[in-house]
Amino acid sequence: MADDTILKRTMAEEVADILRGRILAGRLKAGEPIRQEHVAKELGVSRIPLREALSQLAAEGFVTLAAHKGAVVAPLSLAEVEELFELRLMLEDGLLARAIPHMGEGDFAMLDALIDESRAPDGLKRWGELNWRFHEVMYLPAARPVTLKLLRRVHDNIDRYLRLEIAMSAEGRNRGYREHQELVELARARDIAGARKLLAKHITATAENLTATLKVRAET
Amino acid sequence: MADDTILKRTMAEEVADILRGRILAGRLKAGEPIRQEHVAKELGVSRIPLREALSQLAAEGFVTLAAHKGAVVAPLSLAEVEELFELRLMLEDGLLARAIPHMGEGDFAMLDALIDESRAPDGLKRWGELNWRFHEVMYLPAARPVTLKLLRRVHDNIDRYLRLEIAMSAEGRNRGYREHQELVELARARDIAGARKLLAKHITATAENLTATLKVRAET
DNA sequence: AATTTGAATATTGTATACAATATGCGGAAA
DNA sequence: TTTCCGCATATTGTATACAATATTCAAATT
Repeated sequence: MADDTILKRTMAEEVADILRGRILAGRLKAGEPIRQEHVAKELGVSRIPLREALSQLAAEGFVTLAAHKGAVVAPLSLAEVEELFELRLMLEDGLLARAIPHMGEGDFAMLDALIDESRAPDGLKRWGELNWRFHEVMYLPAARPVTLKLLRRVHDNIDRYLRLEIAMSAEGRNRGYREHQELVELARARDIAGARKLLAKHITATAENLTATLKVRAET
Repeated sequence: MADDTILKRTMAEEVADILRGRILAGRLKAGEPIRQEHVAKELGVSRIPLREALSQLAAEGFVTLAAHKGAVVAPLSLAEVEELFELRLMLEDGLLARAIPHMGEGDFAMLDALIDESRAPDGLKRWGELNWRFHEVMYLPAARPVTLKLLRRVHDNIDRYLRLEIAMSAEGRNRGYREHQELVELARARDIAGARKLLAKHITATAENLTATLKVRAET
């Protein structure tokens, strides 16, 4: 019984996964209210597990709850997204520094493979997911599970915003891939200072690429 | 109607506050299971709002939930506490750098007052709370609400461990107060680099003070 | 004796029913 | 017309009842 993969999942968890998926995919748009009875009937469950799922999603930052007013898909302001990028930088900077000394050849190989996968034509749609997996694999050797879980939530919330509001430009994506590759090379050379500097540039560039486009849109 | 302080609170929120308080105060000890029916009857509510409160607390890291097995007060391993201290450093380093340029005389005065209050004889019992308030006031000018909320959770979880396992030594506390004071002075001088360096020393010293004592205890 | 099986019990997960609160609309008063 | 009140409706919050799962402990088998 090494891998008890068929673990007992509760309805609430199931529902939470479904709704999270819809929010991340953009099927549920920011600001949209979630009527409990309606969704419960649609999914074939009662409101009780649905409410617990909503609590979970609220904790993850995907919905906001107000007493007697219900749940709405959490709207992210531009300021909040910028703050999330700053959070990324704070967390990833620390994780990268702690991860590099513990990376092995297996890690580098996996990172290379992920970069290749990102460059594949169908990698475009899965940009958010692949980008996360790259960073996740990169920070796994740091052995900081709590921090990593936190970071995942930050990435997800950023992705949701991206998916909703804007697609990243082709140049932006290519630049991202190049920087990923350089990041791996610096890690291979155990150049912690260099890698941290590049990571900072990488994240702030992504943030600016995004927010600049958003500001232009806001003016139209 | 500027401050609608008597906002409608739900039973679930009330229960969550009560349980959180008990956990932070150490009345509910780490590893202790929480029987839903028992607690619900004691608090005079049904299990439904209690369950929602437990979800909330789980999201905050105070309890862990397992399907069909119930809730237990989350046990914190030494490794996790050390990781929380690292998280503190990652977050607070970024917040401090962003806060210092926006601090005004009012902020400095409030910080001084908090240090005095910490030194008061009755400040001993409220060490955790006062320590948090000092750091909170310090980072408020950074205007990063999401990050600050996250940081509060980290502090709370660390405090819980402290309260439960160990009281900080008198020398440790005094050193902490001195460093708080120096921190304010460096901020007054807008010496960001110096303040960051001291903050790193401050947090790692606190962590080591704690974990060293813990390791000694583990050997007995 | 040690291990296993399985029914009895305890505990959690979910559905249904009811209570409390918010929302929307129509009419009355200014 | 505009504003404000109050009732009707919709929606959320909570209690009770029931179903599903886990735990316990004693008997049976080796």
